[in-house]
Amino acid sequence: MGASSKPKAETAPSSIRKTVQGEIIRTVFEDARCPLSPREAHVLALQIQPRIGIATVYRTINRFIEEGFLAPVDIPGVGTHYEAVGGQHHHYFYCGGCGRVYVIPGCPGQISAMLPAGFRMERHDIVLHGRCRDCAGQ
Amino acid sequence: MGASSKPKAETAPSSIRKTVQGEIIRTVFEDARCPLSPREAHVLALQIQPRIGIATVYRTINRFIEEGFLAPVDIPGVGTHYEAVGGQHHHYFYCGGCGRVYVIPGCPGQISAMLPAGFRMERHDIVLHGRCRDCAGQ
DNA sequence: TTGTGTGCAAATTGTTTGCATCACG
DNA sequence: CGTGATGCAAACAATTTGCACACAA
Repeated sequence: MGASSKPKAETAPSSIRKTVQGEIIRTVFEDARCPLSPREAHVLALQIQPRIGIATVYRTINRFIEEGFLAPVDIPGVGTHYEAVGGQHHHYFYCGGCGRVYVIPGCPGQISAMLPAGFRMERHDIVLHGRCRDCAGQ
Repeated sequence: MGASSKPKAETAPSSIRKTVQGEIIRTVFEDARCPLSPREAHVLALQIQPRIGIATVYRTINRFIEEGFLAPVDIPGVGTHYEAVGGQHHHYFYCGGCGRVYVIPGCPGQISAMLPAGFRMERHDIVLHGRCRDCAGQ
């Protein structure tokens, strides 16, 4: 939220440092093929460096978001996930069978046609729910 | 999740009773023009009956969902909201200015065209973000 | 050396649950 | 009356924050 209205002083750092933990977490998201939850990212980071705390993961994720490296992905019913920004425009498919989140490239047109008069759209999220190829059979 | 694998015994009630609190909460959602968060529903219910606890609101909402009266609406970045089922197919618009959730009737076609081969879609959610008519000017 | 980032634990916030009690049917 | 529903508080889970210390620059 805004940083200028809170009396909290919010001492914004004047420079960002490169740290071992930060780079590990960055790598975890870069290597991930799908959006990760903070917990998943933490587990993966722990496999590389067994001392990273969950608080560091959260703080680093938030820093990465401000930095523009990560973007939040909210899947209804599941906690917030995060993914590295960079690919082309895409959406998500959540499999109710295995719980995995798939990235779906592309986008249906006509989205802005839904917009009521006078409204301004800055962004849109589409999440499909169902069964992925592996889970569809059952 | 499945109800048969847990050793919890989950004593499912064999009948559902009509109570004062339940009817108040039902009315709150019926009268609402937009999806409500549990907290919002609680505040509205308290205006009618000042003794309703937040736990009752949650329990009642979950009962209504199983009953098919309510459906969850997840708006990225905001907590889960709930709305009365019944209208025609629609989606949502979240205003970053005033925080209100608007219902948008209609739906862009071509959604299923995004689906990868072998995947089965059971449902889709679309959330638009931006500024509503009231907030667009600023 | 300076000040940012980390670890750990406590604090918050949102949601669920245990238990004694209430009240619908 | 018997069982489902309620209130309150404690329990949980997810995320943030305070503080002392470690370590980039």
